[in-house]
Amino acid sequence: MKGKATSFDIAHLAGVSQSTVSRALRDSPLVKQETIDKVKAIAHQLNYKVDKHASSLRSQQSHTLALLFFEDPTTDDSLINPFFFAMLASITQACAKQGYDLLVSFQQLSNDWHADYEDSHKADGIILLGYGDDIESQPKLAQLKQQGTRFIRWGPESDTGLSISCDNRLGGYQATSHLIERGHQRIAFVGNASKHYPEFFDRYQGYVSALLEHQLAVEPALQQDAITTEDAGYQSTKQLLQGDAEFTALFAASDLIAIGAIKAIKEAGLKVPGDIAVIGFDDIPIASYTSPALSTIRQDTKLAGEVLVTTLLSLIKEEPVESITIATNIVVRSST
Amino acid sequence: MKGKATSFDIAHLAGVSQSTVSRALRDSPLVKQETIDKVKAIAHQLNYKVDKHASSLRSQQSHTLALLFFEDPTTDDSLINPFFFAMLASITQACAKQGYDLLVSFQQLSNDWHADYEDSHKADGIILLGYGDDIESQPKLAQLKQQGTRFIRWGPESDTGLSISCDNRLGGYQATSHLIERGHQRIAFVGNASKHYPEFFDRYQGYVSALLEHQLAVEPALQQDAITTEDAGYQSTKQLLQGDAEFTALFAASDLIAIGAIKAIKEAGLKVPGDIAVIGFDDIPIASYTSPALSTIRQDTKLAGEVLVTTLLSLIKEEPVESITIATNIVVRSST
DNA sequence: CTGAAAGCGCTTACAG
DNA sequence: CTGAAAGCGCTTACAG
Repeated sequence: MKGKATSFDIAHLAGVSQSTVSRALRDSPLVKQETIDKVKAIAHQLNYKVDKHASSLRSQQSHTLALLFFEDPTTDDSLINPFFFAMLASITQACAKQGYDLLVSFQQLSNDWHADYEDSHKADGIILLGYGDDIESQPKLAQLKQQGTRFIRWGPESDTGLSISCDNRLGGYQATSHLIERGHQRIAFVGNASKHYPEFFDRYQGYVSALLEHQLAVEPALQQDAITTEDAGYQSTKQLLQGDAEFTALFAASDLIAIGAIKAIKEAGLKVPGDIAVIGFDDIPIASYTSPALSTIRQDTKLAGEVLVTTLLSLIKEEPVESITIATNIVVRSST
Repeated sequence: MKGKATSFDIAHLAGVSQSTVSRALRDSPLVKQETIDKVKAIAHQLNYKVDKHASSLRSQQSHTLALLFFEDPTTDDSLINPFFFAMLASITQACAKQGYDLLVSFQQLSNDWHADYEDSHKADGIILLGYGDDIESQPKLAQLKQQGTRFIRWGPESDTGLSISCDNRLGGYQATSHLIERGHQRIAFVGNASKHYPEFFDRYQGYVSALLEHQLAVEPALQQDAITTEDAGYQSTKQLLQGDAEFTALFAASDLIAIGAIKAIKEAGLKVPGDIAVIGFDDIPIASYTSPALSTIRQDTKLAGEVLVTTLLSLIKEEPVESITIATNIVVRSST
């Protein structure tokens, strides 16, 4: 036998038809157990594997999922938010568990970033991951949906399509409540708080609700926009520090922002948490190594990856599905 | 037009045969430029994409590469060395640049971890990434090679197959020389120094050569085994600290080990770098956030990913290829 | 420069 | 329970 074995080779050796081999390999109830056993034994012996391209072409489904990262084109493309690596690992594992392959792309959203995938039948569905301007990506999502692509997004629920998200509002509430419990009354919020960045906006909402619950005023001067980079956190905090509004604690909308904030605070000759307590969001690996170690809100990436994959699979099978929100937990370390 | 457009739809609209469409789409010199333009215009208009499964099945090549992580089964599977994420990002980008897709798998090496890939025609070649016991993985690699699978490995050159690696020996030499220049004479090495972990062993060789070059003795008591985890670094350093051999500097075979080492040193009531200077290897993102910020040896992951992909592609095209070694650079921060 | 035809290796009605 | 046959959507000799 030269080259890869085919189902015909097995059929020949097993003394059955190729159709029967195909059925036996997939445990069809139509085939006698005895035949199944015989076929499988020979297949194993020949180190035979079903040719995915042939079966995908014929059955019109590929048993692979695509993972697309979309980020603001402005961010340095060599720097991916570490948070997404945790998601990637968990998504990969969840795919493997379901017998699906995972195609990964970090490409930034080009004009037909979507087209390259499902359209070309490479994947049965798409998982979308990324922090980016939500308002800008909506039209693309709408287009995806309109052309019948199965996809699921990590992020807050929106009009377009299915999404899985952590409970950002709860997280924001937990972070802020923790700060209030520590005796802080003037708490700054660093991160975009607009519909452009709904995840941050939800975290901000949680911040506001915790403040109000404790009869504390929400001061616009204590909120400063920042996208999720260390540098943005650094710049924004510097501005906050130079402003008139005083504060003894700072809630950063992401760990990366928090790290930049701590840098700015230290540069101003202040101590964390002595002068200003800082809490982040995400619990990226770096968080436990910063000095001081960063208190933060943990998102359950392990669960998130699983839910993302299983829900997308349900969508593909046309089972009923719904957007899901996953609870967050606070991780208290030394920065608060 | 319902469903996805096929090359026949285009042929019909363009008034040419389907064969011509297929050729035109791939810029065949056999086709008149005018025809090419017309065909492409219609294809674009229909949002047509070549069906990858059909073309792969026919041409017997998939234009996708597979990335396999193999790690010691003993390590916690949720924790992947951050260093590999940088590699992953760069490999993904390099693949995209070459027009190849990337299939990712974190699965641990099962009995037929290899078979699932190339055998099933899903990928044209495999990139192997991971720290694991080298002696144990050799037989599997040999099997891969024997069955004609195209693959490339990140790691020191070995008998089995092609590999790309950073110059571990040079890195070890740079790290140790740096410590010596800082006035240290008694330098510990934490990391496995055996053929089981050839990357570490090479770093150790570099350490030895720097020592010898400066007429310093190589003391076995100053070397302590550790695999590449924070915990291993912590435990090994603790043992070293409790031993009789004194040292004022420590070269950790990886950043993760270095972080564990710093923890152990601090716990012993000693200062870094005051009492013991520490240098790591890898330059993972965390390295610049530890306290003190970690001096380390940087591996050029950007270049590594590109070389890995382009060399594998050359191998697939049966062009002449050879294993390549990439130079390392020292990054001096506050821990030395 | 273009077209008609074969065939990649499967899955799945259809017929028995 | 099994087999003969069609066909998924391409690429590529072969013929002109």
